Amino acid sequence: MPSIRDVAAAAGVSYQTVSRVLNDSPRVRPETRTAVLAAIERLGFRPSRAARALSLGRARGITVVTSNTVLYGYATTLQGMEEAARAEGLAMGIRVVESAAPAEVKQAVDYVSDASAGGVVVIAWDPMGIAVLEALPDDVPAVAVVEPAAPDRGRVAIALDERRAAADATRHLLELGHRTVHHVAIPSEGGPGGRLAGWRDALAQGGAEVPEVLGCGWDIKSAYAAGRRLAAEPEVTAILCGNDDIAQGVRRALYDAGKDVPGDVSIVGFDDIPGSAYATPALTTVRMDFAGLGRACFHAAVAELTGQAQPEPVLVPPSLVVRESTAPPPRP
Amino acid sequence: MPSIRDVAAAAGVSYQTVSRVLNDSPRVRPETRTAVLAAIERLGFRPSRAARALSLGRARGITVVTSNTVLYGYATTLQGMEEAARAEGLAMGIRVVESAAPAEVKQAVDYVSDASAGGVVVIAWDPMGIAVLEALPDDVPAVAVVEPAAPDRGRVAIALDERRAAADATRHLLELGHRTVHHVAIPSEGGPGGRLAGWRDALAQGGAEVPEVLGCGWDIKSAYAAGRRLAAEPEVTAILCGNDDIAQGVRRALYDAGKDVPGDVSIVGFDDIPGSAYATPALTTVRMDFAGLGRACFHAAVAELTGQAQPEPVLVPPSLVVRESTAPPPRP
DNA sequence: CAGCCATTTGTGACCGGTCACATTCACCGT
DNA sequence: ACGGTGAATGTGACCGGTCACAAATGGCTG
Repeated sequence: MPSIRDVAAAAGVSYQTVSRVLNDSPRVRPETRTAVLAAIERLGFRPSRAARALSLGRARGITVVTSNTVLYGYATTLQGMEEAARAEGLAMGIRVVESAAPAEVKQAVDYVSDASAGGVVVIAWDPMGIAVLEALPDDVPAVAVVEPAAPDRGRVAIALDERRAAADATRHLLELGHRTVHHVAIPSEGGPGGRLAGWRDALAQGGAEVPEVLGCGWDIKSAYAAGRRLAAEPEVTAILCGNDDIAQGVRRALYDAGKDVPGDVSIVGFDDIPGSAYATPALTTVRMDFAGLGRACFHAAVAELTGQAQPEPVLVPPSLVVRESTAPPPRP
Repeated sequence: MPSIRDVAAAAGVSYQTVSRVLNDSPRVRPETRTAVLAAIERLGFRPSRAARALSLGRARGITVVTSNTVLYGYATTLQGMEEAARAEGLAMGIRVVESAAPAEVKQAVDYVSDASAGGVVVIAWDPMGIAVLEALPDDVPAVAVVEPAAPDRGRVAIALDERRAAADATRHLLELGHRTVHHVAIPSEGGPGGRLAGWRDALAQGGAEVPEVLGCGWDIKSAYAAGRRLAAEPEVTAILCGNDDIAQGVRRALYDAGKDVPGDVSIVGFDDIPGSAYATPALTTVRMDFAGLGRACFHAAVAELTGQAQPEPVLVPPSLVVRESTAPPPRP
């Protein structure tokens, strides 16, 4: 592997001049630049990311801290970040935190505190991410993906407008004539700007009663269990589900209990995962722009890393997609 | 950030002794080691990954080259690798290659050729991965996830036994009494050890006719189109689908054409994604151990990186999961 | 033509680890 | 008492970039 010294020798200049060309400094004569670029090309030189990180004190590129990489929302956000990073030729690393246990959080924090981690993006939709965010030293250049209106700790925060998404979906159901809308919630809905809040907003606005929330995990199995419970209550005619996978579990539970969707019960999901359009019935859902969120995160992280941090929080809007799983309630 | 020199001063030893403790060399007196560890603890010292990578010539940790991070098989393989990497305290990076265009392949190859990429895992299920694998210089420590029996170019290769998986699924359908099994194939089935081959094996073994294969893309929309075509042919009673998402699209197409699953047509998927158990009808599928595959990849990559490469190819076995989407063919 | 300034280029040190080799010291056998 | 041996530790150089500063070059003014 040739180094800048080799390139310098080949081009008949000093290594510092090569460095200047690499960082396209204006203080280089055009002919010199051309000569250096030719030498770079000829030798197949590529600058070493490790050396740069060591010298600069921080790597370019970003590392994402997340509790999950497979669930649609997380995976798609990651994808958005990766695309944006790749477009700028930067590296993306991933560090998963599976629990909020202090030891594991500390490990993750130590990990991203290292210079070679570069800019850090913490996905703080859940207790693991939030714990990492709180434990992160101030000198680590980081931005956070959070629930909107989550308490801001001086970090740049980026969020999907989940409150509006939930409100839109709930309003859609009320407008179809349902007396109220039940809700099966996933673990990450807590905050004041979250889905739960949006759901309550719309119910209050529509003058509807606010039923008890059914919490469930990320797994479809617990969604199925929640669905069985709701299926047993005859007055339930509309269910807002925490995401599309949850909706699938609930739908199956209703089916197994002999209830038709949307004839007896309407359901709405969140996220618009690829399969939802092809489910039977095709799922009405709120599409969230996770990829756009990821891109925004990347750019915010790079800004933070290079010191041009503009601490303007970003809010990415959702859009309701109406399909077959919602209809007016059955006539009694 | 304290360096080993600071630790050395605090412990009253030389920096080299600190380095020895960090790499647990046996050439250190126990008391000295204790003193150094105490100083490390006291100062909150963490070794710099960048400095290590620069000095060593290669980073520890791995970088994965893949064409996709969201599709279930890819995402779960990545997850398996990340878990294994985290268990050893190592970093994992991701580099996506979206097309097999020479320029993009070259960029990716350059990227992972850098010392800070560490060990490299190439997911070579598709043309993008294969192109990267072929362009990768020999001095890059890499392993490949491939289709079984893909031409081996001296790299350690790890694979799922897709041929067996496809054969198991096809045999299951034949044993139910279907005259033959149609096949909707995803883009990555080509090789001699792939799904296509397994499907042909089982048909040949069962003395069944080999129908024309319908190719489709990764998107459910094209699966739906393929499903509509098959729905129009009355003699089709059993369909092997390239993966579970494809199966969902095919199922919807059959439904829209007025065909019942499994009453009129049986379908089988691949992968056993989480939703398949809760689809209606619950999908019969072949579960693939992607996470196990990912773990195996990581360990092979580390072995390659540290020079203890054992070039034994690994073959991860599948398992058939029978649910509701398969049944005997309708009586004429 | 000296003097000054701006532009372009070069030199030395440094980032934080590791390697190869030198040194110190205690203990052994003869 | 003395050289030999092995274990424990220390020293200098190096990996490949970047920074701060020095020096050479050239054009202009007075």
